[in-house]
This record gives sequence, structure tokens and C-alpha cells, in this order.
Amino acid sequence: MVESRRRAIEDVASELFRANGYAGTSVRDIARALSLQGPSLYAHVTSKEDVLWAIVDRAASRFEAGADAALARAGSERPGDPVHAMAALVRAHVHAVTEDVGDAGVFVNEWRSLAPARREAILARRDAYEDRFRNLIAEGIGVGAFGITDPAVASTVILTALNGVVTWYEPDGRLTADRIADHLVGLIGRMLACETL
Amino acid sequence: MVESRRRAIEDVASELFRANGYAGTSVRDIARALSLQGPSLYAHVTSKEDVLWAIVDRAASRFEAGADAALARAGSERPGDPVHAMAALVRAHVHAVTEDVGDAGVFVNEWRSLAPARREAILARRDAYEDRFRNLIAEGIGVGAFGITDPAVASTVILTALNGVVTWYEPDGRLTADRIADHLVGLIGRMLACETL
DNA sequence: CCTACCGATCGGTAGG
DNA sequence: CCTACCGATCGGTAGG
Repeated sequence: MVESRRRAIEDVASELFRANGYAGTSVRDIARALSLQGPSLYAHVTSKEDVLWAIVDRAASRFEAGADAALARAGSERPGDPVHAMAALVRAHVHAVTEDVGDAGVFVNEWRSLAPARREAILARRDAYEDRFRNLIAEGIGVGAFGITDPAVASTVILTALNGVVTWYEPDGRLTADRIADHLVGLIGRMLACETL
Repeated sequence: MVESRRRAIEDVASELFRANGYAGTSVRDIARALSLQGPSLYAHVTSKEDVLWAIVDRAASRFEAGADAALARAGSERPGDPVHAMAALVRAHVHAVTEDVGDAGVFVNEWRSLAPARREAILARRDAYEDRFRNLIAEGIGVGAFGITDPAVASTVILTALNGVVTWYEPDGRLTADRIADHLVGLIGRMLACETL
């Protein structure tokens, strides 16, 4: 199957880019991981950067779909409850990271290696993704549910903490993805909704 | 002065490594930023990796010294007050990042490019640095000042959020380093010491 | 600190 | 999907 070859290349490249960076990974490194010769990859892809773009694009789509589904579900379960919605958003993000740490790591750290047009496109999507957090925090402040003052700082701090999971999550480690999500929902919920500080 | 040339090379390399990664920066890139020819650098350094090591090592020393000074001061100001000590630790970390985002970015993200012996040495120092946070959190839990349960998760989440400042701090931006430190002290303080969640 | 140069490796193409 | 190969660039050395 033609499509699965292309997909296998992206999967292998995703893990290598995450571990060694885009510039630190050669086309021959990717080929070797698939037991191929370097030039053979070009029967399936048109350039190294196209592979990076495919990984970043699919990772972005996965984060976006996860967040939108979480917000839709939380909105129907408990309308107008920003604490509940934030918990759903945090949980969705953690699962998007842990489901594919390769893709998530490349999405978070390697987008700088994209050519300008694609880099700007992905930056716009990252901004729109962060807006989901920022708008929800502003809403929570507005209804008096959150005791903080600056939605922009809070959303950035929360997202960097969430993206940090990509650097320390171990699939066979002491904490499952669900437990990590529980911890982050708790920690971030306290940070936002605490009433005594 | 011989030493200042070496230092100028490290300073330029620090910013380039942070912006483009170690593998994405060539020796000629560093030389060009100093208006030199590539091979001329080797009159002052013995290898590209030695430059990376010098940057990572001095960044680590700066983080360590800042944290130790903050803990010593907080301990003499308010002995046995983990909330106050954590605020001092957070403030020290934010300032270590904002004082030199190049060094901090390389320390946080580029240590993977070090050869094994140096990589392990820096990992040990990173672990010891994180221990300052983890031990303080465990102490705070022990005396009932913190309402959380897992010092290891909390210290990791806090440190990734603090290190994230390197990705969004802008020296001429809307927020000064001091204001950013204020925000993080507040957000992390709420996360740890909140009593109502 | 320069020019000239080294072997190795880079992303990618030609042709089968 | 392979072999053979391209020009460009890599980190680094020799010799001045």
C-alpha cells in the first residue's frame, strides 16, 4: 500500500526529529530506521521539509480536534462552567501529547525549521489554539470563578507546563497518561480557581 | 584580551544555538556573526562542542548560584516558611532566564547535543537543581503549608512552566522580568498553597 | 587571524 | 527500491 509507506516514513521521522531535532536528523537516518537506502525515500516524499510539515500539520490537527471536542462536551455537560471546561481542555491536551510524543514534540519544538510560509501558518494555528485557553480564562475571570488577573500570562504559563509533559512523559513509567492528566487538572485548577490567595 | 574573544564567541554562539539549535548552527555561522572567517575561530576554541559545553556549564552555574542565594536569603528572613522560600526560588529562576535567554535556552534545550560524558554530568546537575524544588515542596507538604500530594510531579510541572519563559520572554515586551516573576510567584503559590481546592 | 584545503556528510537527482 | 553520483556544506587542520 502506497499510503502506508509514506505514513511509516513520517512516523519514523517524527520520533527521530523529536529525539535529535530536524537539523540533527539526516534523510539517511530516517531511511536506515526503515532498512532502506537514503535515496529510496524520494520515491515516497518530495523533500525532507515536506515530511516535517506533514508531521507538524497532523499534530496540529490532532490538538485542535481534541480541544474542540473537549470544549463541546464540557459545554453540553455543564454550560457556563469555566472550571469544568478548563479541566476538559487540560485533559485533552495531555492526552494529545501522550498519544504520540513524537508528533507532539515536533509540533512543540521543531516548527522553527519550517520555511517561512509554513512557519507562519503553523504559528497562526498555535495562536488560535492558545486562544481557546485564553478566552476560557477570561470568561472564568468574568464570572468570578477564577482569582487571577492576566489571561494572557496564565494561558501561556499553562500551555508551556502542558507542553512540558512531552519532555518527561514515559509510556512505561510510574504514571499513566490518565494519572498525569489528573495531576495537571488538579494543579491548574488550583492555580486558576483558588480563592484563598 | 584573549579571554574576551573566547567570551564573545560563546555569547554569539549562545544566541545562535538558542535560535537555530546546535545542529542547525555551523561554525561558519558563528564566525560570520563576529565578522571572521570560519577557521579563525579555532585560534580560540578547540571544537564546536567545547563551545556548547562552555555555554551549558556557565548557565548551569548561574542557575545553581541564583537558587542557593535565594534559599539562603529566604531561610534567614523567614526560617521554616516554605511558601516564602518557594517564592524566592521561583523569582531566582525567572531572573536567571531573563538575564540571558540565550544561555538559558541552550541549557534547557540543547544539552542533548553534548557527548555522553558531559551530557550525563549536566543531567546530574539538572536533577540536583530540581531537587531544590522537590525537597522544598515535600517540606511544605510536611508542615501542612501545601495542599498538594506529589512533590515529584509538582516540581517537574513548575520547572517546565518556569523554563517555558525562555520561549516567550521578550526583553522589550509588555512585561518586564520583574513583572513576569511576580506573576509566576503568584500562580505557583496559588497552585501549591491553595486551601480551597 | 587568514587562505587553502582535507575527508565526510548533507539533501537530492538520474536512470534503471 | 537500488546504485551511482551531483554540488554544497560540514567540522576541522596546515601553514603562514
